[in-house]
Amino acid sequence: MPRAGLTPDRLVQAAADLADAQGLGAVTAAAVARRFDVRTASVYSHVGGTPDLRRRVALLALEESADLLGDALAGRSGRDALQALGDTYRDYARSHPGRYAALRTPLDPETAAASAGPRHAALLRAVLRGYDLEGDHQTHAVRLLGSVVHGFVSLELGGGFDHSAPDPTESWTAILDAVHHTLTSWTTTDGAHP
Amino acid sequence: MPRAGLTPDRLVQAAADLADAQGLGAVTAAAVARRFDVRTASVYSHVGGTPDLRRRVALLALEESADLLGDALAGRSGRDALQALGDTYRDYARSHPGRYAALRTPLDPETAAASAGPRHAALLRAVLRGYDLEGDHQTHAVRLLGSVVHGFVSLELGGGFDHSAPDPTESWTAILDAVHHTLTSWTTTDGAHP
DNA sequence: GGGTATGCCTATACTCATTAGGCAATTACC
DNA sequence: GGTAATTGCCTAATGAGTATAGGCATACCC
Repeated sequence: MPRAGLTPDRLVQAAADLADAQGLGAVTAAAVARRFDVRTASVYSHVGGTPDLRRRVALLALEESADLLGDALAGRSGRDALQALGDTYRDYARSHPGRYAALRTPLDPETAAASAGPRHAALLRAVLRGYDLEGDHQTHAVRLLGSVVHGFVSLELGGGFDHSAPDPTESWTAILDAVHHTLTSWTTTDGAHP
Repeated sequence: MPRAGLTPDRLVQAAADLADAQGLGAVTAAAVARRFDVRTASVYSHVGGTPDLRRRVALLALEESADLLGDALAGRSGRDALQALGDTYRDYARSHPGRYAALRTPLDPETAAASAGPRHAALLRAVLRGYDLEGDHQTHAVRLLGSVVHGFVSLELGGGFDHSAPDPTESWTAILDAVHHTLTSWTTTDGAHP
């Protein structure tokens, strides 16, 4: 019997594909083993088990999406950068739902610090650099932007916008417009809107 | 041996508490059986099994939170109602993380229609009635509000705002201010912000 | 071509999910 | 209050997943 050629990378790749196809919950040592037509125990020679597999999918997704984000944001600023950021996350979620879900996997502090997570944060802040925000407003803005993007994408992915008109993309544009407007006028109105 | 006095309601209650304490993933037929010091098989006389248990926790959480929302919104409008809506979801998530997570459980159409889900939607729309939104803007606003609230709460719950100042509550207030401002000026600026 | 490292296997021991069927505690009825 | 019917929780049994230990053979290196 020829060898299957398992490696951690190939296993994680397969796990990520499985997550996209069947959900993150379907990522198990047993399921990945089946994909390679191999006994479950064999998987344990290369990765630590089911939780480790999911953790690795999360790290892969963080890297992949940070790369996409970096490309998308290169040379853009303002409303343009905002749209690129949002669309990148949204498109990633729609084409890779399992990977996107994996982005919310809790990681221990050292792993998180060594991951592409900080790159996401930095890119988010870079988009906001195009707006003139001072002090705490910058943090509020990061959190607003993160909330809107993650909230919309995750509700859309969960089917929350099905069965209602108009097309979610229309709302998406309108919402990004609104966020852009907020970011533009935030400093001037100084947080206290009448 | 005296009987344990299992009922679907008591099982679901225990499952919900377990979800809050250990996460939705810890809700299993076996774990709930342990809570009542009963064999796993006994649980199956009252509920359908693990997926059914989680589905029921979702329905319980929808009812509970819709009740809280209804109470909180009674007699309020505008910025005030907005704050009440957001705080109710946020407080519910923080005091009942497992139940909050269960809110995102996918339900089949009939179950969803018979659940308190539509009540949530109606209450959201009621809050927006205080703002003067026309046509599609109303739907965009529902989606914006849902995205911001769910996004913020879920990022905060996932620890996304740990290890960074200032206090999330400050950002929360600033964000609700921003949303209020957006909703107030949306119709007048008609979606096309310069 | 022989020696060695290592890859995937079998074997084993858990836990959980789920169904079938049995005994006993409760309830209902007379 | 005694008996019958019900229903609640049990034991038993099967199958899947997780995980570890140790064995045999394949692939690689000289």
